[in-house]
Amino acid sequence: MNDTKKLGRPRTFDEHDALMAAMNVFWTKGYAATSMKDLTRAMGISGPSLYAAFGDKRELYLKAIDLYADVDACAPIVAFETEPDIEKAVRNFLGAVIDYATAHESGAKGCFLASCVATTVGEVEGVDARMEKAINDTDTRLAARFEQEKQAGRLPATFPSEERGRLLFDMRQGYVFRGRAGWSASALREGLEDRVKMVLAT
Amino acid sequence: MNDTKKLGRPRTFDEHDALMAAMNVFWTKGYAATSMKDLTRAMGISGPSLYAAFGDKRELYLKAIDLYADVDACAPIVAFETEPDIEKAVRNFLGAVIDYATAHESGAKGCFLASCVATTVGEVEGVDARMEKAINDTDTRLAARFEQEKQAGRLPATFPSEERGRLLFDMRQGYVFRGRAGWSASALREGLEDRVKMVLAT
DNA sequence: TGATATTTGTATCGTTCGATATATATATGG
DNA sequence: CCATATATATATCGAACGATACAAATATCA
Repeated sequence: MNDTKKLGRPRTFDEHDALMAAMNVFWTKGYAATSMKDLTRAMGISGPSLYAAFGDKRELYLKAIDLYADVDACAPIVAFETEPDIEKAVRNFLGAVIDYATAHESGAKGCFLASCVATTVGEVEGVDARMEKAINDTDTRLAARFEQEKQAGRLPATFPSEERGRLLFDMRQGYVFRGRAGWSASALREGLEDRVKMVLAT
Repeated sequence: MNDTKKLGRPRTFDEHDALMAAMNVFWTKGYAATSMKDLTRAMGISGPSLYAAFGDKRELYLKAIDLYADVDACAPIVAFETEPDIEKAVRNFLGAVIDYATAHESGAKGCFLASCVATTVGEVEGVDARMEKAINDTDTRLAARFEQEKQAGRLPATFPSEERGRLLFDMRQGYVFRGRAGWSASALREGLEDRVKMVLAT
């Protein structure tokens, strides 16, 4: 049992980088409008290499969704979970959403899930389950943080954690939609403080 | 100058109905994934008739967006504007959003703008301007109603009409996203009262 | 009734699509 | 060095794509 070396000719591309490139193309153009030629060019590999490494177009798409859920969509939640002060945590979450909705390194605007994947729900097999999981996981993690604050006595016992978690998520959807539509980060930040207070209002 | 009769062979289809059918297909499948064959079948007309009446695929799409903005997307706003009591108005707005996001007569889920058109921003010429207009018009009308309430003294002079108008819109985006993802109307209505109070909190 | 204008139905155009067959290149393991 | 395994590059497949040419059909208007 060897550990690293593999038989045969070695890959000339990095699987993770290629998948990120594919995700960016899907995000920018949408699933159906993205051609295999778009993908091979952006990923820097040939058609047969793509099929051998990732399967067909649909399987590549699903892998891109999984990658996005693990990396991009997760970042604001992590920002929310790691900041000890709950008010700052809410502010950081919304701020992180605004930042990546308007200035993603790939140049794509908004949110991959909201601006591309949502269009393929009910149309591309495997998307529905991933979409449901992404929403439920986010709702759960946001609500869990509020529950922690309640247990610690920093939020009243009557605080509706689930509702406010979903509210945070829905504010997120508003921001990424406006980001896709071309709104700037500074325009989105107007009224942010009002929203922070609102999410925590009792 | 005659008024109604036109020269030549008469149309055998209703332009409005055909456009509605086209919009439903775009909404369900997305712009790029919708083929001309899908459209001609749903609209009940032949290819040449489609091109003669609506132009090419892109022009038909833009006309469908305009129709949606005038009819579907507008309904919750009208519900908001016509109810005299502001609290009921907010409730009616969100309720109307939930209803059409989960039970549109066409069978399509969510919102045409959010689940299809957003994907084509920056990709299909003419979409960007329509998207910007749809958001701005909605924000403006929602804020205007709050301003009316302020002038009438039923909301405090410090009430942030613009922010709360945008908040209503973003709640809408959350609902239509979840609707697209398969959430039921009853599930979406949970926490609705909390949100009504929140939008009007002072 | 004939001239004109518009729509309809059929048949088909050239292009691009997603996907693959084939042969060549490059690694490991005996 | 040879056998095996995997990746690469080229060339191309049949199908579906958006769009249109053409002729027949059906209305108005002189």
